[in-house]
Amino acid sequence: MTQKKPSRQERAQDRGEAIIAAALAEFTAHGFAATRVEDIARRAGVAKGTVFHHFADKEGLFEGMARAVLKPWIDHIDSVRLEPGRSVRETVGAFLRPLIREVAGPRGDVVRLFISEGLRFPRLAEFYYREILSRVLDIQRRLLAAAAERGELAQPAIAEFPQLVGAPLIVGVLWHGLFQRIDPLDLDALVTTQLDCLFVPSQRPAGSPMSRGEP
Amino acid sequence: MTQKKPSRQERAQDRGEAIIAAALAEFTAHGFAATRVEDIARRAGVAKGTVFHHFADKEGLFEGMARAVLKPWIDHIDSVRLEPGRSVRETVGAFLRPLIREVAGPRGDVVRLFISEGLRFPRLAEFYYREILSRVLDIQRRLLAAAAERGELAQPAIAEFPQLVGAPLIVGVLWHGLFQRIDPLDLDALVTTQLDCLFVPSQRPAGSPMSRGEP
Amino acid sequence: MTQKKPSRQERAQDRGEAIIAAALAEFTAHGFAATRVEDIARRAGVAKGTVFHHFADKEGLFEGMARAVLKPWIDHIDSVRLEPGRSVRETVGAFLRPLIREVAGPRGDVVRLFISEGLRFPRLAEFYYREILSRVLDIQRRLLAAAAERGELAQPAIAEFPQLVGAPLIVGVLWHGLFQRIDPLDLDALVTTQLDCLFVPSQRPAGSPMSRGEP
Amino acid sequence: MTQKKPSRQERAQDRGEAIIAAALAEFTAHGFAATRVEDIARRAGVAKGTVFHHFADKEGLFEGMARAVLKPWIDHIDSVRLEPGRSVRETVGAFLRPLIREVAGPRGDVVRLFISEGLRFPRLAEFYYREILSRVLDIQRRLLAAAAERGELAQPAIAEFPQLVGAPLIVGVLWHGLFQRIDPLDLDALVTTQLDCLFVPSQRPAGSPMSRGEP
DNA sequence: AATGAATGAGCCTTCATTCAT
DNA sequence: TATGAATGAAGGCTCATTCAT
Repeated sequence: MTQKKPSRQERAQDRGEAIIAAALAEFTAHGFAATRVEDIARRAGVAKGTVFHHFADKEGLFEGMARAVLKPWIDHIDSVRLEPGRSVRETVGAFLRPLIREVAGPRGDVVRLFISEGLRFPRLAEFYYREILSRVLDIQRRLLAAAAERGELAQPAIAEFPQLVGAPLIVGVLWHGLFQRIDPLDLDALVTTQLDCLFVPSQRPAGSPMSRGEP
Repeated sequence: MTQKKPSRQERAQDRGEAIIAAALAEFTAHGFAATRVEDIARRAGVAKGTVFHHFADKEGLFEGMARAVLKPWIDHIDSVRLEPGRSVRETVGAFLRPLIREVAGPRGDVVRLFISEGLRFPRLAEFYYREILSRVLDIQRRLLAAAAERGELAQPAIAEFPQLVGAPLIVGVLWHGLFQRIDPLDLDALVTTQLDCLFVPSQRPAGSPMSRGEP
Repeated sequence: MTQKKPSRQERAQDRGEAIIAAALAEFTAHGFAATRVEDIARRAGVAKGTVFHHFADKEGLFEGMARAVLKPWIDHIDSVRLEPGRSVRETVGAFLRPLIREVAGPRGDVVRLFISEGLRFPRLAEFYYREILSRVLDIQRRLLAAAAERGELAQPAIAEFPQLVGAPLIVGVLWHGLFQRIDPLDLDALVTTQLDCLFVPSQRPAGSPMSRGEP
Repeated sequence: MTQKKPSRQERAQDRGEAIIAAALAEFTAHGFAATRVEDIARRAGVAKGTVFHHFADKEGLFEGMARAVLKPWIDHIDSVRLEPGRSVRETVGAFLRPLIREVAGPRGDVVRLFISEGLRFPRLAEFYYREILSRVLDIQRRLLAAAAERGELAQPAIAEFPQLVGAPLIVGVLWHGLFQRIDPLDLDALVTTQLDCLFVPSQRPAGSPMSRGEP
């Protein structure tokens, strides 16, 4: 098996990725202010100066890291489709379930990091809204509109507040970060319960395939 | 009218309060890490050293401030009662409404501060849970149990998740801090919609004796 | 002999002066860019942080030092008077002589420092012009006007160029800094020769005491 | 028309010249300390490492640049001749006039740079003295000796101080760099006035062609 | 010879905390 | 108790120089 020797450029890109990975770990562990660039460098196995070779400054590094982390999430978001024969409830559930799993694990730290630093740095909040939230809300709004049309909504007003769909996820992520050790919370059940409140079984004409997806 | 000359102890207490007020303002404005003790001292009208006479260190000052801020909230929480002739839905609404108003204003900053710093300092989170959250959850749990008994719950499982009652409030507070400028959100309507989903009009037969549930 | 114990404020002022003295020494020795604040602190016998307690930053320290150094010069300048019975030539000579002596010694370093940093920092040049040069030029202009009136000027145009009076001093200071080791220059004689070229013995009515001041 | 492909050596020389030109621009703009090698490289259109292939280090680059810049000046200096039928005054004037023009323009920056950095780096001052100043002074001395012989000198002592000839030029260059914006100075008139003070119309026997000062 | 990524010593500046008055 | 000058460890960032490609 031939392993091509990596070119200088490739090595540079690898370093950049190593720095981002290290930054992710350090920033989530200590927050922006308390994270030392030197620790990031050490963890990435590079010299301090190398970090500034790849990113203009500490803030730029944070942004670069955020961008890299958010990338796969955007892909996930864009993959949502309301497929025929599937209730809105099922579709939303299918969208949320992987997020729940991610967010209950180490990725929860990232979300909490974005929340807590976003509160301090408006630019980050704007970036987060533009790249992630606006997309999610658009999709949820469309799904809720479809649900309203099909009579799946428990309350008509829900269609105005797509935030209610994600609310238990957000609360759950915060809870995990703040109180999980003291008073554990079943994130999955929390979300499911919320969905049970928002949606009612669709009143389709008999003969249509009833979705059995969600328990 | 004679103004009693304040005793040494009284003056000391006044200073303590001034420091706490200043700390509240500065911490909410900049967060724990970015707040300088000197700025707090200046705002309080005392010397930097004086701050350290009243509090062991910066963290102790933060805790002292948190304690003082949370005090009136505890009183509000302890005042909740399920009064006869009042639905659970109404009671919960009456509890949440003043919070919504507070939280949409400058007090929202404090909540966001506590969330943001609680994620970083477990002791603060524990303190917050012990003093505030556990009480709120207890009360909500009791109310939800009563609601379940009366058939006011849209889903039985809701009784297990009192967090769902506060969820829109939390989400709303974060939204105000992060995205309100970009995409305003009606906090009041958000909460109301959530309550509409959690509760259904009680199905008691007319004239039936109203439950006395809460002591 | 009772030596009053210095108050805290007095000690602080002493430190400020020590820092300025140290800054003068270090800046003249290495220039602004190559001088380390830490070295200034060490030389002044204070901690590094103390320097920033007295001055906002390195540049502010430089300015403070410049201000302190220039103070006595201003006093010297303001003391110039064209006394009766004294030729302009003598008056100018009396003004320049102490400067020559200062400038040939360690004070020359300061002048060279101001020239070389002034070229880089316009604000310093402006400060220098406002505080020192404009005063000197005013006085020289007035003296040259008097000289013109008395027929002491070798050329009428000289009255337009008070800079010519100081020119040999400036050139001499630079020469001392640049080439004195290689090719020594007699600063005193240089200035005297220039004055001999600018002024002619005054054509006062016979009988008036002719000043022979300058050799 | 065929463009000969430049040999490796020629390309190397071109690069060296480009680097020197870039170094001149950057050094005069920011001074030695504040100039970044990277900026020089970028301006020269080469990589940072290339600069260090052509010059040992930053200081070597400065010296190389100085050498290149001074070359044409040396030629100008060596061209001075006291031609028959021309007064010393005229000859000196003819020598200074192009310098005045150069020095009032962008070349003034170079002179100021050499002064400013020469004060900091003795080797540069020595180099400057050896290559330029000693030649100029030799020539001036010879001219002044001739002037003395012809009775053109206003004062005999002037012959000892050739520095007085260039003094107004130096002062003027500094003035342009330091105060020209605040208080403009006519460099040409300044030099002319000084020459008027140093020289008197030659006392040649009648019939000899009288020089009429400046053409 | 040219490149430019990587290095790491160095420096300015901040700020919580101490302590003599 | 109050003061605020002093401290000094810590950390972000710069940039001349090196060296593998």
